[in-house]
Amino acid sequence: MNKEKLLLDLSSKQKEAVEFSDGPLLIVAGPGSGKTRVIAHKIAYLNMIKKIPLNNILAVTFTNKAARELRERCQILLNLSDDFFLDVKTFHSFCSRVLRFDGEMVNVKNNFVIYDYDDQVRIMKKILKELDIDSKQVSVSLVLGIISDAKNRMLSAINFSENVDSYIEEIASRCYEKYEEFLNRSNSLDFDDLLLKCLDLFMNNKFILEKYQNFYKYFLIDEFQDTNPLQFEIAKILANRSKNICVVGDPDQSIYSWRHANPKNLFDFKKYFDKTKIVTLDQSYRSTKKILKAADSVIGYNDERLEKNLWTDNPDGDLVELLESYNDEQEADLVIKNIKKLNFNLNQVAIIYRVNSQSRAFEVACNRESVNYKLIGSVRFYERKEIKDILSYLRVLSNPSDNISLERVINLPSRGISRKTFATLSILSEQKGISVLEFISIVCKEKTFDILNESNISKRAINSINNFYELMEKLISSSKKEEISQLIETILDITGYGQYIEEDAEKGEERIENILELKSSALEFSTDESGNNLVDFLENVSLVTDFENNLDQDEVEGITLITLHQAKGLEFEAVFLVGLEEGILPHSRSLDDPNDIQEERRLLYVGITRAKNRLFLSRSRNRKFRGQYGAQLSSRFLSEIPNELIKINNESSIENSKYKSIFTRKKYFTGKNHSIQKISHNFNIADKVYHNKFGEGVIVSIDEKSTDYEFTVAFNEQGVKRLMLSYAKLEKISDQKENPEDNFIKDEYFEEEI
DNA sequence: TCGACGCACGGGCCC
DNA sequence: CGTGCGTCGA
Repeated sequence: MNKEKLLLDLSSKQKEAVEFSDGPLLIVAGPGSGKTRVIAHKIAYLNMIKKIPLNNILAVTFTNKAARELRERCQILLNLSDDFFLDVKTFHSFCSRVLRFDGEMVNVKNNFVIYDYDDQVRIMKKILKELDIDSKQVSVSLVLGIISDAKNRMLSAINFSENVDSYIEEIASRCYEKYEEFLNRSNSLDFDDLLLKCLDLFMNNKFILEKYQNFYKYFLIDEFQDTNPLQFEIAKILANRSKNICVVGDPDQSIYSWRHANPKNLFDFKKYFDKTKIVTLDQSYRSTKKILKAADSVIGYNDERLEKNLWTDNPDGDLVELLESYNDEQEADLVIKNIKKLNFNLNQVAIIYRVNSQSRAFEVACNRESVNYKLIGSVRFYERKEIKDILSYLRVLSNPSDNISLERVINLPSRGISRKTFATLSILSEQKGISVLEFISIVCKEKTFDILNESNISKRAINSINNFYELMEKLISSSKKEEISQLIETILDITGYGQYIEEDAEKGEERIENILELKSSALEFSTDESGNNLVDFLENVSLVTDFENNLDQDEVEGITLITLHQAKGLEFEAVFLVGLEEGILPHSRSLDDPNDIQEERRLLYVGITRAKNRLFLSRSRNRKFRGQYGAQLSSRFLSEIPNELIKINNESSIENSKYKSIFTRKKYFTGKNHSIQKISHNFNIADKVYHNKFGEGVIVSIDEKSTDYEFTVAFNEQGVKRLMLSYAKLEKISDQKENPEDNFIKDEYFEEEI
C-alpha cells in the first residue's frame, strides 16, 4: 500500500490529522467522526510512510475492548499476521507492566496483586473496626473515596495527614495510613496505585524514565477527556522528550468525573505542549441529521462548552420516537415490541440504560418474547462469588502475602478456622512482621504450637490450622508444575471447594458452569498469551473486565443490553434509551449538583449519539424500587429535545382505561440553547376555571416560578389545590372547546405532589 | 465453631 | 426486595 492509497478514504480533516506526525497534536473529535479510524490510519502512516517501527509506538485506549479493535484495524491496514507486535494498552495495564519490570525501585515486588473495589471495601471495613470508628457515621465508601482523591492529587498518607482540614479528613487520614500499611504488607496495589507508583517511578528514577522515553517515540491517547490527573502526568512525562504525542477526545463525552477524569486536560494539553496543532473532526458519519440535531440541542444546555458544530451528509432520517409506559415491566414489553417491528439485524439494536438494575425487566421481556440478547457486564464475571473464591486461592498461591484473599478462603468450605482464630493469627503474624500464611507455615513446620496455645486458640482450631497448612503445601507444589486450568481443578478437588459448590442445590449448577468458564479462559490465556504464569493470568483478570465479549461477540445474533457508560465508543443502527426519568437519568445522586447534572446530560448525549438510524426514548410513569412501586417524573432532558424532532409512539398510550393519562413533555420548551422559554397564559385572579379531575373552581392566586406558574385554585367541591400551570390542564370556563390536538396532558403525580 | 435466623439498611456509572 | 451482618442455640 502506498501513501495515496492509505489516505484515499479519509476526509481532508482526517487526512490532516493523520499526516501531522511530529509534534503535539490535539484532535477534538465529535461522536461518529471517525476517530478510531484516524488513530488506526495514523499508526499505519507512521509505520508505512515514516518508517517508524511499531514497537516505538504506544497507543493508549480507554478499555481493553477498544484496544483489541484498534489492533485489528491496524492489522488489516498494515496487512500483518495475527501475532504482530503493537503496544495498545489502557493506562492501567501499561503501568502494571512497567511496575512488573521496574517496580523494585519504588518498592513494588513483581508478583504484586491488584486489589479491586471489593477487596478495598473488605480492607477498609477491618480498618474502621480496628480504629473503633462507627461505620454508620463514616462509611467505608466515603473513606475510600477520600483516599482515592488524595492519591489523585499525589498526596501520600503523610502528606495528606499534614493537610487535613476537617473532622472527616482527620479520620480518613488515619485510615489512609493503615490502609497503606495493609496494602504494603499484602504486596498489593489498588487501581490508583498502579498509576501513582508508576508516575513515582518515572519522576524519581531518571534512568528508568529515559529507558521508556527512548523506547517509545510516538504516543497516541484515545478518549483523552476521560483521563485523570495521574494519567495526564504520566503522558506528559513520557512524551516530554519526543513531544510526539497525539491525543483525541471530546469534552462533551466526558462521563467519568467520578473517577477523577478531568476534561480540562484537553484544554491544558495545549498549554503544556508548545505549538500544539489542533484538528477538529466535526463531520459525523454515524447518525442521521435528526438524531444529530436532537443530540446537539440536548448538549446545548450545558455551559462552558467548546462549541463543535457537528454536521453530517447523512439523510434526515426518522423522527425520534418517544415511548411511555405505566411501569417498568410495560416499558420492557413496549421496547421489545418495537424492536420486533424493526428490520435490523439484532446485533444492530441496543437497549441502553443508566443503571445495571434496569436490565432485569428487559431480560424477562426478552425471554418471554424469545428475543436473543447479550447482557454486557451487569454482574461482572470476575466479581461473581465462586469466581472470586477460586481466584483468591490462586492469588494466595501467587502471592503468599495476600492476607485479604487468604482470609476469604481459609475457612471456605468450613474447616474449623473461625473468624476469631483468624483475627488472632493476624495479630500474631503482624507482630512478627510477616503475612498470616507465612506465619502459619513457620508454626506448623516447626511445630511451635505453644505460641498459638498462649493466645487462646483451641486444640481443635490448631489441628484445623495444621490441616490447612498441609493442604496449602500440596497446592503450592501443584502450582509450580501445573497449568492454571489444571491447578484450578486441583484446588476444587483438594480444598473441598468443588464438593461444597456441588452441594449448593439452588445455584450449584450455574456456579460450576462459571468455574468451567474460568478454566477455559485460563486455558485460552496460557495458550495464546506469551506469559503463561499465574501472575500474568491474575493481572489479566484484574484489568480485563469485558472478557465475556470475547466469547459471544457477533457469533450469536441478539440485541445488546448495556449501560450508558459501557456504551461509549459503540454504535448501533437502532438505540433504545430507557428510563428517561428524574432520579434515573439524571440519576438521583446527581440532582443537587449542577455539575453532576451536566455530566448526566453528557451521558444522555453519549447515548443519543450511539444511534445511526433510529432512536427511541422511553420513560415509565412508575418504577419498582426496593420492592415497591413509586411514581416517576419525566426526565428534564426530554424537554430539551425540540418538538419537531419528536414523534410519540402510537402504542404508548396505555389502552387500559384505568391508566389513560399520558405525555408530560413540556410543550413550552422549544429546545433553543440556553434560553428556556417561559410559558405564557391569559389567566387572571378570580377567573372561573375548569379542571378535569377537580371540576369547577376559582383562581385564588398566581405565583411566578422560574419557568412556570403556580396557581392556587379553590374548587367548588374538592377544596383548595395548588397546581403547576404546565401540568394542570386548566380551562377558562368561557373557553368552550378544548384543542383536540393537545394531548400533552398532565402528570397526575406531579400535580398531587405540589 | 457452625449454621440458622432475624433484623436493619441500602442500590449510579468502572479500570 | 435482597444482602450482610450480628446474635443465638446446638
